[in-house]
Amino acid sequence: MPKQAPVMKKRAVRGSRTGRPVMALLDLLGRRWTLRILWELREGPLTSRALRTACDEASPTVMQTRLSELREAGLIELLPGDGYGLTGLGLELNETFLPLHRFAERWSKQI
Amino acid sequence: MPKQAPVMKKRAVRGSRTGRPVMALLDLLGRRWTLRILWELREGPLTSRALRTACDEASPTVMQTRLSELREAGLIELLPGDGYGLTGLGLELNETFLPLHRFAERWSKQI
DNA sequence: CTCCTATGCTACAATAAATGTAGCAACACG
DNA sequence: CGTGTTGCTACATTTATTGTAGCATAGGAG
Repeated sequence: MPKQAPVMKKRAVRGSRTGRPVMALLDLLGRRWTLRILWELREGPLTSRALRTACDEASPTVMQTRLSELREAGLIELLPGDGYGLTGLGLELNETFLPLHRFAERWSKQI
Repeated sequence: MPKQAPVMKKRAVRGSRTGRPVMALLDLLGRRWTLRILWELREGPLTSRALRTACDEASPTVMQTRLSELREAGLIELLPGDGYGLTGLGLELNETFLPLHRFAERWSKQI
């Protein structure tokens, strides 16, 4: 059997103290609505309420939590007058997901 | 309470009333451990227990749930003798995330 | 055969996270 | 002034996840 049991630490407490950035990133992106928020901002800034609407009326509690986390992560920023928008870093990350739309179409046809 | 579209594939599209494939995909990937599981399988199959170990000892309950969802989504498959591995489709999706590691390194340096 | 180990998987109570509803303060218009 | 929108919060209810234990099956040794 393939074994590669990397000796890994503790609790899956939000943040992954493994020291490996990619794990922290996967953890961040794996929280509910995070990917969706970044996706919805791909074409420009949205106000927090427009974002909630775009995200199937997600509860303001978790939406606000995610926005704070994403801001702290430097992926989005609050632009007075325009709502939330991607930072340069966030834009860069979002480019990674651009092929996702095309993939999703293919994927939905195969399942 | 009702936050469900009229009649839809409940599991694959939770959180998306739209039925747009990319939303279903973002929703699937946004569940805890999903991204991580795909990531950990990037270099080859792992048994369910090796996967749990690799994923910070995630609880078997949710791990098993995610594995079922990912199997149903056609992204991973159970290879008797080798554990879980990516399907062609899963491999394809994973390629999308390949630049993620490099990005995570840059990202961690900017925050 | 029995014993040992590992696999995929499940039960279930405890805990953490998300939802839904309501509302606040600040700011901009009329 | 009143009306509307913004970002954001409180809080009780509901849902998701965790942690621990365990089951059934399969493959080797011994």
